[in-house]
Amino acid sequence: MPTLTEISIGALSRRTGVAVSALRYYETLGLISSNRNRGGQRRFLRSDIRRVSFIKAAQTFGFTLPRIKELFSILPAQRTPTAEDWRKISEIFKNDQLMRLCDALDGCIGCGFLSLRACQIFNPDDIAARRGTGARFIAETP
Amino acid sequence: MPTLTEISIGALSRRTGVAVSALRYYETLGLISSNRNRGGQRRFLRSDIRRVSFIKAAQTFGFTLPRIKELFSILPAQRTPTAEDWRKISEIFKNDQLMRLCDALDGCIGCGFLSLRACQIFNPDDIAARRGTGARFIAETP
DNA sequence: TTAAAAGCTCAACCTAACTTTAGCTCAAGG
DNA sequence: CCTTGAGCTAAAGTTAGGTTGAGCTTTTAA
Repeated sequence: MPTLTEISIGALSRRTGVAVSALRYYETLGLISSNRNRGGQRRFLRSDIRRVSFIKAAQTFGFTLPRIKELFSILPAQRTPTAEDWRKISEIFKNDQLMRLCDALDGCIGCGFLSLRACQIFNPDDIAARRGTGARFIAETP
Repeated sequence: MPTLTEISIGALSRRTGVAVSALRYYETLGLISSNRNRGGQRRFLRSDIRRVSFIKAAQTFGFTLPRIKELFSILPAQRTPTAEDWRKISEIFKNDQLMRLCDALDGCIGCGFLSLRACQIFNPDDIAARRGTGARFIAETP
């Protein structure tokens, strides 16, 4: 029986909802990696479930796979990432997202399809006033 | 001298920052349309500048061209769209965006890269409490 | 022990959203 | 008039992010 921390590609697929073919593709891009058992089959770590989930989530926000790979480069190479590791990477992720939103809104000025009030999000003077007052998502940044 | 409201494809490209080839491609998809002058060259209306700007902006939020075409179908066919026309289409656009965000957050549960506090955005009970209290973007919806 | 399910590689194919190329025509300035 | 830049069409090429298929091996469960 193999170590409990190793899972097959099919198991990783079931746990993440990502197709086996896509997982193999991610491996060729270097987004995930595996060891091989004596029969040549891939064996992943359980921590790869979270890693793949992160990839999926980041994609729904429009990040490219190469960019996601860059984000991963700040994760520790040889040990399982901690909550703190994921927090750091999320911080970068949110900043990127904010930049993208900012660019989009720039493009919108004069186009009239979004209220310019949204730009108050980027008014630093407003930030102190909003501290701790309720739910925020993309607007929330240091 | 042609009517002042007609512009060439090159002018539309300069005014929007969208490549000439992309504009022709949009036309084949039915996202924009033009008349031809006696020499067979495209002549666009000035209102197409706003239309193309909308396409660009919507794309940065991850909308596909067919979906953008659908959004456009509620614009009037024969007259230049009014501010009210654009407001209606923006409303649909924002609702779509909210749905996408919601799906993304669903996918994130247990993945640990975004705080679950963000989900309060979708807690209807919270909405009254936040009315008129400051800047919101995606969180802002009826 | 044996059949089916799962895995393997490599190459080809797919869609969206464009760009590029080839071979011409049209329009504007000197 | 003539040149040069802008425009035209149709078809092929490009990139990202995969999927599919062929042909073969390994694992697993009865």
